[in-house]
Amino acid sequence: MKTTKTASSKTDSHRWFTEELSKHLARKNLKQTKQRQALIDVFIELATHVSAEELHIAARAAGLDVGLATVYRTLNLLSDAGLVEQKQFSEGRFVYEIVEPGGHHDHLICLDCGTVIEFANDEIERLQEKVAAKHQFKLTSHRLDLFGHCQKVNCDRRN
Amino acid sequence: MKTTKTASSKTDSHRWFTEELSKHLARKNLKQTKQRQALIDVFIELATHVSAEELHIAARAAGLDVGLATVYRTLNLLSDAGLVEQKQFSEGRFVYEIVEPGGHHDHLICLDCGTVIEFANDEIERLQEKVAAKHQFKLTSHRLDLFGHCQKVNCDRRN
DNA sequence: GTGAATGCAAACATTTTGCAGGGTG
DNA sequence: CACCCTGCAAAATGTTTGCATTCAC
Repeated sequence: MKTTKTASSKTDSHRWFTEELSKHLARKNLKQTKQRQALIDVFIELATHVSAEELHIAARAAGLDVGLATVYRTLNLLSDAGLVEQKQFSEGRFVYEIVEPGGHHDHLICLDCGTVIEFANDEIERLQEKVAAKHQFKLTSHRLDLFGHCQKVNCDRRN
Repeated sequence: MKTTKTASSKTDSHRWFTEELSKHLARKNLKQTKQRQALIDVFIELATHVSAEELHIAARAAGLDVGLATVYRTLNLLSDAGLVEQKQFSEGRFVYEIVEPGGHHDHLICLDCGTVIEFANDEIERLQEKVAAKHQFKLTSHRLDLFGHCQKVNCDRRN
């Protein structure tokens, strides 16, 4: 019975996240519900790139009785609030990722075992701006995913 | 009535594409059919990023009686053959793009009017390799999409 | 108490698949 | 003439929506 998700063990970023959400809800006259709070707790504990279904399963495993529709609605809410980002690494389904206060990063994805490594590279970002400028674009965001094969000994070459 | 799609007006790249496909079909013991050939002709004439449904509509407009399932099957075939690439610019549907003999390129996408500009930047590619190497990855491919706003006078800020 | 949130099931959109008939090599 | 390809409709997948009920403020 996971008991770590309730109160005292909240990290700073967990607390920050919860506060940001509260602000957003207040701003939009939306309501703080048990499901929303709990889903976020579970999400933050998973602490990775999570699909709606995975979050649903994890939530139910944690004893929360929540429907898949609510998971989607909550993820969309968090997306609107700018607290999570919708990504797509493999075809046909989205994964969601918590937006950390500080920074943006890109992804390095192993095609064999599915491992996702996050990285940031200022030099690449600078070059992107240069490209955009050359075409008279004002950049708002970008997506850079590198696909390849990791060299981990336990990388499973199936999947 | 589009009459340009039939014979003499084939470009070099059109011809190259058709030949590559023939090779692939022969290699795999697959068959050359009217639909496949015609779909490719239509695809190449569109000459842009095309969704399965758009290609289907264009094909029917060109007088070809083809089912949507065949369009998908053909696009997947071309994908396997390495002649087209499946991309995803907006959520929920794929677009397909012809792979030109020479080169890879990335995309600059206007969020207002949907314009897609292709670009290539060796320096960025080199940095990507460097990032991958640092994490002991062997890179096979990547995806770089820059999103922003173009400054065209006729860019429609709706959509 | 009013309006928003939930759970369920039905609706949706896109892509895939099973099957019987037709065409290619 | 074997086997691939096609068209159609049904299935599969992932996400959204309508509705009656429940719950937060």
